[in-house]
Amino acid sequence: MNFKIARVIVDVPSRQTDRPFDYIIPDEMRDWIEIGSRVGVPFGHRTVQGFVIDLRPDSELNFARMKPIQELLDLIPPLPMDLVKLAEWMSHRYACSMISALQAMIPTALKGKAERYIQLNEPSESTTDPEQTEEAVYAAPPLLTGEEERIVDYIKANGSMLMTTAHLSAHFPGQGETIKGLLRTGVLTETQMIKDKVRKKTVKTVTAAVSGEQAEAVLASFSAQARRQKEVLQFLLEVGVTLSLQEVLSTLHVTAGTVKKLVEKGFVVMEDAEVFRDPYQDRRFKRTDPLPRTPEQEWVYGKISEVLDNRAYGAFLLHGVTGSGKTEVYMQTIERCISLGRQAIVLVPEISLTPQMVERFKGRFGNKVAVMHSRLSTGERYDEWRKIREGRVQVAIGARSAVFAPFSDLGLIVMDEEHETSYKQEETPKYHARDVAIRRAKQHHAAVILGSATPSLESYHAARSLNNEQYAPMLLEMNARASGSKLPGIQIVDMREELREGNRSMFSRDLHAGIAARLERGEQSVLFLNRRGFSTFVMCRTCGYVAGCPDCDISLTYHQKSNNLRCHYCGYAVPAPSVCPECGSEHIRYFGTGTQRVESELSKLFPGIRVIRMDVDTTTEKGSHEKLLKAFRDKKADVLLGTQMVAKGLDFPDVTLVGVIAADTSLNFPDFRSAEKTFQLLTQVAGRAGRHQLPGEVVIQTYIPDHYSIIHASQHDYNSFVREELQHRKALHYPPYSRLILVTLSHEKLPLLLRMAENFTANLRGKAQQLGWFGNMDRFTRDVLDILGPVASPIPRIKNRYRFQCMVKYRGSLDASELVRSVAETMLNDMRDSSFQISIDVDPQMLM
DNA sequence: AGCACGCCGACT
DNA sequence: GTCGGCGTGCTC
Repeated sequence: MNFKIARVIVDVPSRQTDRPFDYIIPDEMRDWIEIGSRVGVPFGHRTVQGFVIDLRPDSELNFARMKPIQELLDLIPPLPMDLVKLAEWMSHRYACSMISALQAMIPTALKGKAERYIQLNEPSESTTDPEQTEEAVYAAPPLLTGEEERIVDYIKANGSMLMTTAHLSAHFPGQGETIKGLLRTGVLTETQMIKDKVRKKTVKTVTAAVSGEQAEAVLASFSAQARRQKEVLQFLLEVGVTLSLQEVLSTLHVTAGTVKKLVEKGFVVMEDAEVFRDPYQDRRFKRTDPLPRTPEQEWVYGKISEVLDNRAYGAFLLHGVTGSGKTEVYMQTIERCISLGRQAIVLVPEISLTPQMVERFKGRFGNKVAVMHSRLSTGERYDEWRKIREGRVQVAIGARSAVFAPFSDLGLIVMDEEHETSYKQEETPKYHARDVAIRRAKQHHAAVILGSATPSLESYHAARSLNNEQYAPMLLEMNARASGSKLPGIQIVDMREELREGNRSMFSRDLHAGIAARLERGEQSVLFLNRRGFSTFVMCRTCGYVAGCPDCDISLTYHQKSNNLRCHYCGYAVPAPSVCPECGSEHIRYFGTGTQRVESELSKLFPGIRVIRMDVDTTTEKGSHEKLLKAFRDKKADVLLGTQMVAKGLDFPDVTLVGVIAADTSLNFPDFRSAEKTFQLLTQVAGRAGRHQLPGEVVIQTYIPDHYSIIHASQHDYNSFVREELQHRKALHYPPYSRLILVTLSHEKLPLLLRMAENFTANLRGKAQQLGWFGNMDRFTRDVLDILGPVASPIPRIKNRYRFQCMVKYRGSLDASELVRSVAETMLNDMRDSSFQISIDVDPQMLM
């Protein structure tokens, strides 16, 4: 290889460092450094981690100004070339830094930080260097003080180990200055090395190191006292293979000391073996075989197989009603993909990555699967990731970030529940896994399956649009339930009517009767409410005071168990007041309904009822999610009450009633997608009832019973909903008829922010005008862009920072990301104030 | 992000 | 006269 220079993206999260830096590749690394390698490089006065994104024969830079790469951190580059290219695309598309895009692709275990190590500066080394000889000879040997000598002696005594500067300072408290002095005079030197967050896990192994002929003689040589040692050696000889030390100890009930003696005598060899942390090692998965395909499945399978067999790019939108057997289609196409020698990624929303789901895939594909869970430890994640990188598995199943699984020959990406908002990352890099999946599939000439019972309007419109673009997905429909069971009947209850009839409870008479009937019959109910906590806000009836967060402009939510008020945005909490903090009145009341309030209301109405509440407050502990679901499955409770998380993918045979306490909560959101989200949520929740022999019933309570999203959901009519919703979107030029970029500007000082926001928007308009992009969306042009705002954000203040936003709406092939990015950058560069922030969200899912 | 360089106030 | 405050600018 003729590459002398590596271009490196350094792990320094700043606008100014978001560009490649050139480094000299030392000769001994020539054969090892590749695009995608992770390296430690000197940067300023320290060592930082970085990624090689390009290799060059030379650099425009002066050779003298360049520094060499200090260390190569992995033998196999953690990023294959295609992911580096993907990161470049992401940083442009989502207006994020290269390093944040790269970082999103590798497990956190590989986010190394520099560690400082200290050692003695050996004079003998410098004398071997002819240039230095003279100096070394004439330099006076440094005179050390007592304290200095103690430090040097300590390092000498522990010469065998690498000593960190931190360790040394801790061992000599208060001697920081002394150590610095020794470094200045050159008695000690300091080096920096990148240290990973976790290490590869190892176990001690033991093997007999005695040949067959020697065996008898050696065994006979043991004294009676060394009885145990003899036993161990005999055992190892009999087994004849390498065993883990742990295994030997527990089988023979001996201690490590016994084995160690044998090692010292040279009869046994002890080694460290690398092992994978396996989060599922104690689990046995029942092997499942492919089911015969229904006619619909057969057709769908055929279409996808065609693309797989051709090794071509192809996207599919698989629209299948709940229970139509989408998962079986996924698994069989994956099977086919693997048989072609390629690999597959399965993306699922985090929340539905339940043990049930994992079990199905492990059952079908066994140890060919790696599972990427947010609940795994850093080490476990790293090991699952390594299995993929090292080609030990062919299937990766995981949430959003699994789209970056480093397979070498990717053939298929499946995205289940493709409409789910959790596929959009809300933090930088604010990517959408669906778009990344399509991009990756194009790179690899792979197939993509987007599956859902309620596809996003973006995907559906793309699949149906007549000006069929090259990359648009093909629509595949599955309308029949594989089991043949019927979809549950859905009843809409008008809560205004209930009120008129004198029912002031949060349960309508129908829902009340429904729950009572289930209790009597020993069946189960699921109650859904899209709001955690006890109540939505706290208000004083005398003076109108509403308890709000001091740092965020949002009302606080009362939590009964802890008896405090909490901010759901920043976590701020105060004890619940019994009198109004403002006027001292005792008429302070709790309004609105949260899951906690429903729970306490249920126990009042149905004494002895067993309720499992599932929301972020009850599922923070590791494994609590699974525990609660298992308890419900084992019929330890009559009612499962919860937020979003009870809506997804759960399947309980004895659930015959699903109640939606307030369908309006999601409808009242200030978001153009609120109708779509409500429809999807209701359809999904409804899908939890009557999936097996027992017929299901669904009760939806609402104050807006004639809203089209509620009516169409109650009739299981996706097509009618989409038709109506698309009309609204078209009239207002919302996605899928346009694309959006949400720019949020924030600062502690409101007047300053206001000025900057006006300024920013004006600059944006100006530049768009210059480019000839700016115009009215009503105009009949393909390429057009409009800018709305600035306006105060829906939550005008978070963590004591005021927020203003402006919205860029555009269609056609304009590079709007680049426009916004460049205007933002110019403005930030021209400004001294670093506390001014501009956040750019391309294709926002939440307009908060 | 760090970390050094550089120019103005309260201390030996 | 010096120690040190953190503003500004650079890192291959």
